[in-house]
Formats: sequence, C-alpha cells, structure tokens
Amino acid sequence: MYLYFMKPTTLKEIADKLNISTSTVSKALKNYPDVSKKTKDLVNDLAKTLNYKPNAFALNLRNKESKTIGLIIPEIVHHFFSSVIKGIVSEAEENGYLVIILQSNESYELEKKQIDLLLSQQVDGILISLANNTDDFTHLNEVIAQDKPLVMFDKIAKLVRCSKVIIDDRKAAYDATQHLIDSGCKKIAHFRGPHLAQNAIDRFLGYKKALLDNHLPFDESLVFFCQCDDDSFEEGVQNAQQLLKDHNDVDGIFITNDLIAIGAISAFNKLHIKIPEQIAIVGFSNWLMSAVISPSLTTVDQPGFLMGKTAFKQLYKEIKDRKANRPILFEEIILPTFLIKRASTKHRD
Amino acid sequence: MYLYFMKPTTLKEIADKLNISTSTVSKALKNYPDVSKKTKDLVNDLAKTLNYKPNAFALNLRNKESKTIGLIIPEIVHHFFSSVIKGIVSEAEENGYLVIILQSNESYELEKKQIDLLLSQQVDGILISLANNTDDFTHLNEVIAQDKPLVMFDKIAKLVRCSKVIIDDRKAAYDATQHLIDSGCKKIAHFRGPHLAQNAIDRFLGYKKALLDNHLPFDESLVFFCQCDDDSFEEGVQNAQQLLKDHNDVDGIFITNDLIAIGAISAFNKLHIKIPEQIAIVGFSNWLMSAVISPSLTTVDQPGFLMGKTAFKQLYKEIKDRKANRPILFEEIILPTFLIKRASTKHRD
DNA sequence: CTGAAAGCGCTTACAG
DNA sequence: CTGAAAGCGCTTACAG
Repeated sequence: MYLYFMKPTTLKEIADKLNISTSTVSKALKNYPDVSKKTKDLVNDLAKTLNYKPNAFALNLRNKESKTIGLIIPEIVHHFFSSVIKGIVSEAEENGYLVIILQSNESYELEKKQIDLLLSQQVDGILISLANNTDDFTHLNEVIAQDKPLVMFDKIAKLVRCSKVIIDDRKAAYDATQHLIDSGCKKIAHFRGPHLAQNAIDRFLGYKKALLDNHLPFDESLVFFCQCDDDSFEEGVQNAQQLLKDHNDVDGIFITNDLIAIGAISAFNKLHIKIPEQIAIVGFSNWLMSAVISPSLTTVDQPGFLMGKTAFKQLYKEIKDRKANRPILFEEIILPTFLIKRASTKHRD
Repeated sequence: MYLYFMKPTTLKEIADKLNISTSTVSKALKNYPDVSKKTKDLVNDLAKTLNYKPNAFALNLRNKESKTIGLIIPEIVHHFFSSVIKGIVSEAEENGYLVIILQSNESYELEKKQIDLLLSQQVDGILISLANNTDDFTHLNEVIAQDKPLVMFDKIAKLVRCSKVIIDDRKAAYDATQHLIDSGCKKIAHFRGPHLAQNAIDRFLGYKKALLDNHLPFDESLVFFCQCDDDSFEEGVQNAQQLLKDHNDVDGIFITNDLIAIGAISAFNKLHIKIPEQIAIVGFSNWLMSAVISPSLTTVDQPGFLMGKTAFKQLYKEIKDRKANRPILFEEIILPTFLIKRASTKHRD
C-alpha cells in the first residue's frame, strides 16, 4: 500500500519529469496568471500523484517566518494554566500557527534560557506568563529589542513594554473579601502568594483595601505567605493549623488559590471546625475540584481558556501589524472574573 | 541599552567586516582544525560583540532536521495528560528538542489533520495518544511510510507498527477489582470508558477476569459506559443513581477514572449511602483531588510524568538510530502502576 | 591556512 | 507563456 521510504517530492523532480523549469512549476502550483492552463493542469496532476508537499524549511528560510510561536508557562500541571494552554493552542491552530511549549518551572534561570532558545529558534512571536521569582526583565527586553512580538498573560511585569492579558486581581480580591464581610465575618485572614508575583501583590492589596473601606482593622499577623508550588495542599493545611493557634477568633479567610484553600478546608474538617459557621473560606481560580470538595468552595472564576485565546489573538494581531509595517499599539486587556458562591461561605441564594 | 531594531547578524556580515570569506567564518565558529588561531580569535570576538546567532531556518534546511517534535494529545486540561506533557517537554528540553503541542479534542478528524500538519512542518518525530473514536490508522501509517519516527503512548492502537509506552491496564484493573473482592465485595459493578478506546477495553477485561477467577458471576447489566469527556463528573453522578435504581444490592464499583468516581462518591454522599461500608469504590489515575475528596478515593496510580519522559526517550532513540542508519527496533514499554488504598475501600493498613 | 563553488528547496523580479 | 538567475543563510568537499 505504501511505498517504503517515500522520500518527499521536490519541485525539481516535478520539473524534470515534465521537462520544464522549476520556476514554472512553482508558479503553476501557486496559480500565477502568466502560466498556461495546460501547464498548470499537468503540474497539478503530477504534484497530486507524487503527493508533493512544499518543504517547510525552505519556505521558512525564504519567508523569514515559521508560522510557529513560543509559549512559556510556569507550570503545566495546573488546572488554570492547562486551560490557558488549551485556549492558545486551539486559537493558534485556527489561524494556521503552531505552538512550541516550554515550562519554566517557576525558575527565572530556566525562563531566561528558554527565551534565548525560542529566539534562536526564530519563532514568530512569544507568549509568556512569568515565574514567581522573576524580577529582572532583560531577557524580555531582548525579545522586544529584536522586534519580536511579545505578549504577557496572567503573571506579568508591569514595567515591560508589551501587550498584556490579565484579570483585575485587585478587584477580584476586593470583591471576594467584601463577600466575606457581607456574610458577617469580622476578623479575616489572608493566605497570599509569593512576594514578587504581581498577582499575589494585587490580590493582597485588594484584600487590604476591602478591610479598610469597611473600617475593619488590617492586621499583618493575619497574612500568611505561601510558595504556591507543588505542595500547595500541604501549605494550606499547615497555615490553617498555625492560624488557629495564633488567632483562634478568626472567622474568615481569603486564600490566593483553590488548592491551598482545599488544604485549609481539609485541616479544618479534621479539627471539626465548622465551615462556614466558624470560619468562612473563599478561594481563587475555580479549579475543578473546588466544586467537588465538601463543603464546596466559594471562589473566583478565572477565565483560563478565554485568556489563552485572547493572548494568542493579540499576538497574532501584532505579528500581522509588524509584517504590514503598521504601528504597534500595546494593549492591556482585562478579562472579567466573577465570584462563585458555594457552601464555604454564608449567603442567601 | 538595546539597539532599536537589532537585525540579526549573518555570517556574511562578519566576513565582510573582517575581509575574509564566509566559509572561513563558518569554519572558525565551528572550531575547525584547519583555521588559524588568529582568525578564530578575530571571528569569535566579532561574533560575540555582534551577538551572532546562527539562523535556525538555514540550519534546518541544510541539516534536514529541526530539533523539534510534534505531540498530539486528546485533551490538555486533564491531570494525567498534563503530567505526561510535562514529562515530554522537560525530557525533550534536556536533549535539545522543542515540542509542538496539538490537541485532538478526542476527534479522529482533527487528529488526522494534525498529523498532516506536523508532517508538512517536517518535525523530526511524532508522539501521539489517540482520540477515543480513532479506528482508522491510515494517518499513522503515513507517518511510518515517510520513515518518520512515531511513538504512541497511553491510548494506543495495537495494530500500528511502532513503539508504544503504556501501562498494563488489564493487570491494573484486575488488581483493583481483586482488592474490592478481598475487602469483601460480592457484587461489583464497573463504569467503563468508550467502546473503541484500547485502555477502556483492557480495564474492562481485567475487571471481568478478576470476577471469573474468583468465581463471581459476570453480569453485563452491571457494566455502565461513559464518554469520559468534559462531563465526567456528571456521568459519575448519573450512573451512580441509575446503578442504585437497577441493583440496590451492589457493594462495590470499579470505575475507569477518578473524576467519574468522584461524581459517584458525591452522588452517594448526597443519598447518605455509606462508603465503603455499603458501597466500596476504586477509581483510576490518582488525580490530585482523589486524595482530597471525602472519603478519599482508593485508586490506581498512573505514572504520567514518567510516561512522558519514557515516550520522549524512545522517540529520541529512534531519531538517532535512523540518522545513524541503524536498524529500528519497535519496543513496547510497560510502566508499573500501583494501587493506592484509601478510605473508599475497606482494608487494614 | 583560505576561499570559490555547489547545494539544501523554494520564490520572484527580470529577460526573452 | 517560459526559464535563467539571484537570493534566503548556512555548510562542506574540494582546489589552491
């Protein structure tokens, strides 16, 4: 059925068999107006029977583009990020682009190396969500210096001059905290993410502002730091236990991600602390399992799939603008979030 | 700091500035023995100051390889598959390979199109886990006909002649069912995956064999089919309710994946059916949340990260063998699984 | 030790 | 309507 070792057909082979030049073959295949119908038919027929496919490497070299973009993600095994990946990959495919995926493992060093890799691979553009400890942006500025389109999403650096696709972390956190206050909480703790991560900072600020706006005291000792790494669940357990020791009158916690929140719930369940009666909990991200845990978790829905699609669309726009020598406008696109009220907080509806 | 529009340096530019030929520049950069130390130094210095990076498109064309592989996955947002992706991407990067990721969305049509895409993009090899409804393998045979390395993992087709990385689904299912029997279950149901999926078939066969080996009757009406798509949780809920209606004396269920199992647990919890006392449950895959649900789920741990690493290693080996004109041996690599006993089944330890 | 030439597979401005 | 030539950026066998 299949020829063994079917070596790919080239333009030259078609030209030789037809006794015409490769130029004419090329033009016939691309349906140039100045090639005779007869020649076109001959070429197209033979191309079909020989299963001709243009050599992508030659095209890349000639066109100086590969229709491939690079994607750097801190952690692939993560419900939110995998949704983003799915959004990017599907939107890219619809527009004829392929996606090279790389994982920074939350390491600045790796992230830097991967940017270099993608640059030397000559991808047409780069999509990135930063590692938590990235606080030097020269690698990103190098991308910009090479005039290569760059779009950041979710975990961004405000200072880098490029388009960004984000959610309003501060507002989402504010609303989440406000919901706890509205449901009667008076002493609300916060489990936050790492010092440097912009979204951890913004969520913290939203939490703090909600307290102050409601004339509740802000108490630094109620804020616990989390690494947000593989051990998030365990961090939730530990912090919940510690919190209880330090402040046994806390009646609400706003937690920077669902997995940590689930760790906390599990710890409280074990200690027979009633949720939400004694302590109400709000998470962040709306992971699959937050609906499934008992009690189910009130959380902020973060539109991962949409974020992926939007980030690719913006990158694609910039790729096209650059090719057409149109001016590039950097945009900051803010996607809506909303609070999903479930059993871990008190409310009526 | 950065030159605006830093156009990449070429060999020719270096050659011109130094008044030597591009051949010599190329050889100097590659440290050929027949280039004088003096020339090498001059070239290397200038290359460094001009930040020379070889043009990847030109290299690809010349070397007929791109150091890039393609990966087709049925569903990216899935704990097991995202672990596999992570394993593949990290192992590939360590060996200087980049990974293009594509999602078939469990669709044969898309899968076929994506194979063509990867082939025309001239990736150096392809890694694939099949869509559930793929029962025609011509697209895969085309890869093989083009002498392009191909490795299948997890969801494979037995008939396709290529290397495979899998687990022993039949044995894992057998052991899971045996565990239910050992813990005292007498009437065990099975929630299985789709008709065509090889691993669904194998898990079903393992379940059936365990029953027969233990002289328990096999009853077809105790086997429920699941799509295993986005709505797995809901499928678990539905099937659990139906099962209870049809056979209220069932005392154990072996379920083909954790998310469906969690749906079932949630349904039983709501109906105040005691797990494991009235019905014991075993899942499959060891998703994050299976440890976290209440009661925690006994399940089969499936080594996703290791499977990803192993699949890439095998592909890499075949790429190298092909380049060296060594004969290719197709291997079937079976990775170990083990049963994680938790609160959803009765046992002592 | 250095360089001219050919070639990887394609496209396109130009000549005829 | 067709084709020779140049070029994308590199490498390497060969000549000197």
